[in-house]
Amino acid sequence: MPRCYCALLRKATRRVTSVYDDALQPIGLNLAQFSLLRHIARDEPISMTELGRKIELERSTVSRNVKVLEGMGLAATGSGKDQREAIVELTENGHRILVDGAPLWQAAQDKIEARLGTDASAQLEDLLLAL
Amino acid sequence: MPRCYCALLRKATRRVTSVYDDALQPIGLNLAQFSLLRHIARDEPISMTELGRKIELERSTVSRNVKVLEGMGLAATGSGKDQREAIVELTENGHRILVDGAPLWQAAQDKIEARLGTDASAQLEDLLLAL
DNA sequence: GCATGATGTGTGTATATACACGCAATTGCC
DNA sequence: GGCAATTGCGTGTATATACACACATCATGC
Repeated sequence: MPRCYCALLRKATRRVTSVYDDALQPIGLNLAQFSLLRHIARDEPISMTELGRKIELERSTVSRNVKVLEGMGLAATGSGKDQREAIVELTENGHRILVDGAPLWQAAQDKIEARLGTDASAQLEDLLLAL
Repeated sequence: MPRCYCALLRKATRRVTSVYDDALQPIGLNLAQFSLLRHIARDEPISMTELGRKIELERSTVSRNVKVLEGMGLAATGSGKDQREAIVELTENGHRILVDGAPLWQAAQDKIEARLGTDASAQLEDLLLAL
């Protein structure tokens, strides 16, 4: 029986996520939260739907994850001209924690790259983007 | 800013998981459940801790996921000689659904392999195992 | 035999994720 | 202008996942 790509991916994701989560512990965020924060920063202010489209996450998932950041005081939500839209942007603390977290994230990134080697890391990136 | 390996992995995992989940829909299981069922089948009867060790999942996560399978009538739990251990094995229906699901799983597997090509698929497998 | 430390479990809590529903606002068509 | 279809959202529900705790059982040293 050949290996299941999906099971392999899921296991690798668990492992790698824990490396990043550990690295980000000093700022009290996990990788998913840090990543979401970065995406918001890149396009703020942005609506939930648009954010979900960019990061390929279910809209309701985005809403809930944003709510966690909001509870931490890192993001703030409101509504735009279109009263249906819920838009989110970062607070000052949100921006600051991105700066503080950058070197922590980089350390995790380096750790993974060291684990695979430079060439293999680039290969992995290509393959994941092709999926 | 280089790409985050972890975010890439997580996104790819979401995408791929949904391919397998869709494929397995006829048997009413998702990939995580199907995969867990297969692992149990390979080593049954097996304790939660041992199962978690093999698939690199938190023990308590294994317990809860097994409970779902148990609720579906696909697995049964009990305790071994060591009264602390909770052991699990498949029911008849559990074994049957593995057979029914095999071609569905294979179809998803083929779809992913087609998406990447044979060589890249093998590469991906190697890289994921190296993580 | 018994106290102690080690081991195995389940539960509580929190986040990540998806899907189905129902509600509110906007847009389009006459 | 008004009604229907579209769009955007939050909530309910369910699973996957991890970590911290508390409890039960086993193994060991004496």
